[in-house]
Amino acid sequence: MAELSRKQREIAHREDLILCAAKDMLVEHGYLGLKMDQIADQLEYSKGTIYQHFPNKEEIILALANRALVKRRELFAQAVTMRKKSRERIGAVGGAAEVFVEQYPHFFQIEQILRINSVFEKTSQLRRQVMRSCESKCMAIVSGVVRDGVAQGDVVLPQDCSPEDVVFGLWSTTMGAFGILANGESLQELGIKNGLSALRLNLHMMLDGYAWKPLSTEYDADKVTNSVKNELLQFIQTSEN
Amino acid sequence: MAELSRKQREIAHREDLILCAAKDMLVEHGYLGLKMDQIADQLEYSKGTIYQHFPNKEEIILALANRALVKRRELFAQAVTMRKKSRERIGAVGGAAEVFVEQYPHFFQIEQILRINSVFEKTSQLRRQVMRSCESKCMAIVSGVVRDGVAQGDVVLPQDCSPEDVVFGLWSTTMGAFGILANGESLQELGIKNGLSALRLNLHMMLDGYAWKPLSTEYDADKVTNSVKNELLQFIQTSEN
DNA sequence: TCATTTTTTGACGTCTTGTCACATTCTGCG
DNA sequence: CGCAGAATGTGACAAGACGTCAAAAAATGA
Repeated sequence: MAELSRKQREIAHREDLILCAAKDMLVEHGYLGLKMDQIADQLEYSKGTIYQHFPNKEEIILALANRALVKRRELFAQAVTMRKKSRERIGAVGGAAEVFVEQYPHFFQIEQILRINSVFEKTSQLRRQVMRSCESKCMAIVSGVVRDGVAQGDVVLPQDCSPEDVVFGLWSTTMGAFGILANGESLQELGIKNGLSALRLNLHMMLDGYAWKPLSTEYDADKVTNSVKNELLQFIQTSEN
Repeated sequence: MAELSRKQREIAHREDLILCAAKDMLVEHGYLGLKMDQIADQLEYSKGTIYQHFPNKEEIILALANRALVKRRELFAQAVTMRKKSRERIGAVGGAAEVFVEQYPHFFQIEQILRINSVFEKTSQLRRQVMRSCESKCMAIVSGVVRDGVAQGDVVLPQDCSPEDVVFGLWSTTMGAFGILANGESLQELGIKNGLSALRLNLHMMLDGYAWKPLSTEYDADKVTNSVKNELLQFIQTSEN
């Protein structure tokens, strides 16, 4: 029994090793540079063993993404509990997103790969489910804050605009910004000094456009976001135990 | 001489055929489903002939993207000439972007593929140059409108915010939205009925956040955008001749 | 008509994925 | 302790795709 569990722990641990090796390879050499043989070589296992853990390359990539997505869900869930006012809470989610990219700087690169339909199609229903569930949970968390803001009278949504439409705006701005930033190409030469702070500003402008009180000019949004980020970093360390 | 030019016209025309076939395959079966052998089969040429036009698969994909990007540049350039007030002009760019996605509905799918670094790395400097030039031209067009808006006193940018930062906001929101929409997955079930109109609204909210006058509540932005779109469609037909 | 240049061809070498029959190791029992 | 049967690991192999290149075919032009 103890013997069995040792073996099984070894197997479980190997899954981590595979994901680590794959992550490095993916970050270093990209989608086409991630080779199953190479993972096997590096871990000194045969290819067949790797295939016992993951039925294909794409599944490894999705597993990597999911590991990050679970963390993001936790960060979002924590973030919205950390302030009272709805505008500060929605800002806290922005802070959580920033912490997330700092902790998982390669996530967007991985997500881009999964956005390719022919890649995503090769993954299993099970892992897709995990991904969807993380995403819709995040959506629910944020749209919940929007609903609260509306309920508390801090923001009034225009005609035909659902809370989810607002989240869609924040989400797409963030995704798009990181998509552009992930390319790493010459943003400076396009006139953008600091993509992250530009993103932060643009998100606040959007919220100001919705007239979500207090406006970013009426309180020190940066200060709040930064302290939320610090609290979240502590939360991460605490929950790691 | 006439003989020579006939042959050369045939060769030039074949490039179009290759791109058409490739586009269909790409749209239908995705990146992994685009096969050089299959293109050759379909056009009833040998593979070697295809390789005389394009040194690799990725180059075909970039060529497809560039064909669309050139059109987008033209649409943007035209759009900003069609109105006087700066806020309407920036809205016209939004209309141009809408026309663009309606004319090239698969562009974002193709762009996603090129965002994968290991794919983009296989393309030639020459075609990359074309892409960059289209992109920076579009950026210049839009940031020019922002500059005009500032010059005319219609908008005042916050401290440390360049016109390019504003464009970055609009651009990332648009890119992100289409990136999410391109997945085609269950947006309705997330609570978003109409992605396009949500995008339009969110862009206006961002501009309103910058207090770019007239605010979207102060004029009929939808009406302007729609008439700009109609004018642009006419422009396309005219310039096709 | 024929020599020369241009274009086309498809068999071939290479690379990578994913499989599977066989080898090895583990486990629990007599 | 030893062994049968289950669990796990292995790497040769088949399949399929990319990109090459020497040779074949077509075009050119004198």
